[in-house]
Amino acid sequence: MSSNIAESKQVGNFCTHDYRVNCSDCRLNSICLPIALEAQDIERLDKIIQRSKPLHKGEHVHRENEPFTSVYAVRSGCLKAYKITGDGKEQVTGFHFPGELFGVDGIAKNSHMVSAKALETSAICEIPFKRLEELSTKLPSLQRHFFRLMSQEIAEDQQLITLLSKSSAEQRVAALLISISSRSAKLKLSATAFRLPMSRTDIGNYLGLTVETVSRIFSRFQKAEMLRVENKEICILQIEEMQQLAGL
Amino acid sequence: MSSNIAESKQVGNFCTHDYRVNCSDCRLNSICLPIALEAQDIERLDKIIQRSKPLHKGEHVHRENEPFTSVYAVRSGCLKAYKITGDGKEQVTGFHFPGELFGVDGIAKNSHMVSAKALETSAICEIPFKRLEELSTKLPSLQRHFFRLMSQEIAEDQQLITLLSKSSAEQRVAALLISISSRSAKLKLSATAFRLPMSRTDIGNYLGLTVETVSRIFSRFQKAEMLRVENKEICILQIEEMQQLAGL
DNA sequence: CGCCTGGTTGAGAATCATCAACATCTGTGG
DNA sequence: CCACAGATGTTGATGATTCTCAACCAGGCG
Repeated sequence: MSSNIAESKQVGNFCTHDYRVNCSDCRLNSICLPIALEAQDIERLDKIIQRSKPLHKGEHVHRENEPFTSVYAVRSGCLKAYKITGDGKEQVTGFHFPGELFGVDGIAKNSHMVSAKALETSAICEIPFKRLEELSTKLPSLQRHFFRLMSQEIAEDQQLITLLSKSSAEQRVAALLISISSRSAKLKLSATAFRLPMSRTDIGNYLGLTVETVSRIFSRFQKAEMLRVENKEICILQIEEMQQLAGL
Repeated sequence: MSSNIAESKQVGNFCTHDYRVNCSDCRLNSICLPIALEAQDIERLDKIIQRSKPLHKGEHVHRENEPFTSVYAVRSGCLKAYKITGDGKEQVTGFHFPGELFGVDGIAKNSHMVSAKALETSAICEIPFKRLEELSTKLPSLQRHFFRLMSQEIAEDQQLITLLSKSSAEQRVAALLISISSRSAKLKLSATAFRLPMSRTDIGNYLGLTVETVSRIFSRFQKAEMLRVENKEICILQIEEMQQLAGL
């Protein structure tokens, strides 16, 4: 049992689940919504944000088809977004890590297109959309940043589309690992050692693969000495090769 | 040779390519950006929109990595969005029909993530983003509508993700046909008879399939009497079955 | 007319899914 | 603290779908 795996921090546990911290003090404010806001404007944003007790694993922030009222930011933990397809199967559409915004898919139809569920104990900031809209008309830099965040989600989705459309199973798994690695790095955590908060089933579902294939590919990577896998603990041993495989 | 195919109108040729028509007079104004704006506000929007001569087949509106300055609306014709992947292959990320907005992917990084190219002669409205942003702070309903449009693009991308992740080749092709059918209907054209403006290669690329597979599936649908294919002219003979196959 | 691009069809190969058995991990209650 | 049950993950054998390679056909344009 390698200690550098056992001791690796979780991406999701970057900061405490304390829900009373406000935006100004939040360690995530440089990568979250307040980015590009002046101190006084952060306070105005802070005033409309609602925080509540951390969610337990399995609890929902919102469900598919529920009326849309707010967008959300992850303070700690990890969530998965998913929807139920016409034939009753689950489709995982994304994972949300600390500092990331989610729920914006609901704006178009005023109801959520996906459900969002905590994969582990998670703290969430809720931002009532009406008030965010109002504030956006007053703070152009907030409007601009919000446009940016939505545009970024579009760009990421298109990245995933390319992945699903063109890549082999190995490339897909590599791409997910690299994605989580870079999000871990963005949180000032290790880019090579982290914990996967989601199940193999969720990974396979997200990547359009079966659990078995995901498992086999983890084994293959391990045999190739590119990866060290210990249940949910991951250590990327050859990050350049992994990035290459993921397609830069 | 069925005449109802030969006579079917093109989705892309809904309105003329005349580029002097302004928003108030545009036949698309009820489905395009001006939706939800008052007459006087439409004029303000109209003033910032730039129109130019129609693009010929193969010409670009913008290219990947070019600086982002504007978003665009399709007035007539059809475009494809695509990017070049790390290993030099093309990935088609979407098709744009009249009344649809595109180019919003560029907001996040201030440069376009994809190229947009005319698949046939197309007329485009260019909307300088800076001025759209300014106007949005003054017209809350425009801001809201623009949020909606971006959110809608996210929802559509996630639809495609599900398609690529879960569906068989037949289901994918059916889903694309149904998507084009409903866009055709939205333009007050036939939901069952239309022309495909894109090549089989583009279809395959978009759906994550090879040209050969797409071709075989068209043949299979034709043998099953669900479809009538005559080069690019399409007639959906059993639309309910096709919708079912596409996953509602 | 003939070239060239784009589309169709066929045969064989490869990747990934399916089915099945087994291993391990988690958490719950005794 | 242990034991057990259900969930989760791994591995192997087999098979289906889709890709690849290749030949051929049709249509558009010089």
